[in-house]
Amino acid sequence: MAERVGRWALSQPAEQLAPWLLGKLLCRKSAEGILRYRIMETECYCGEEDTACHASKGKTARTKILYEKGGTAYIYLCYGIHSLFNVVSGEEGHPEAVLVRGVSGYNGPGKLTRVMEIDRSLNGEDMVTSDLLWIEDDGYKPQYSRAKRVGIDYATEKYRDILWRFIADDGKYKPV
DNA sequence: AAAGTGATCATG
DNA sequence: ATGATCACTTTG
Repeated sequence: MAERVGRWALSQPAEQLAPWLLGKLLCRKSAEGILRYRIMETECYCGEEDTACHASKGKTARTKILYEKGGTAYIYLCYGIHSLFNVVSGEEGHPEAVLVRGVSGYNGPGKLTRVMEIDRSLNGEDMVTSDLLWIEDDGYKPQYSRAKRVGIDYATEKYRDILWRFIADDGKYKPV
């Protein structure tokens, strides 16, 4: 039986939470009913010192959500088209987040938000208490491999090459 | 290989 | 007010 994931788990450091989230169920209440998809790929973004993290340039109107407590949803529009979904993690005041990059059946951070009807209206949602968006744990723990993060060429070398992407081995995506 | 698309943020 | 820059997807 699946249980909702609570504050304690979602307040882990992002580097720890990203692999931990693999295999968990991302749940979304929609007009048609409750959608559940298993998380298969994640990336972590860790603080202002991580030059790939949106918070690396400090707190702004957009990035202030990253400073919220663990379990807050951070959703923003990328390339004018795609909503990207992140789980804020770590302690309140420290900007860390885990980007959900793929779920069962859908690899690609923009695709999963489209099928799950996740958009910026859910930005700032607290996934510990929300009845629209939350995470469940049914005990499934896949093996996973690590890779470099995608699409962050603007980051400094140290953070470009770090293995902060986590891919469940039974996901469809094959790392290079 | 490259366009499509619009919020965001630094600049003026 | 303007313009460069994107944590992407799809099409050819």
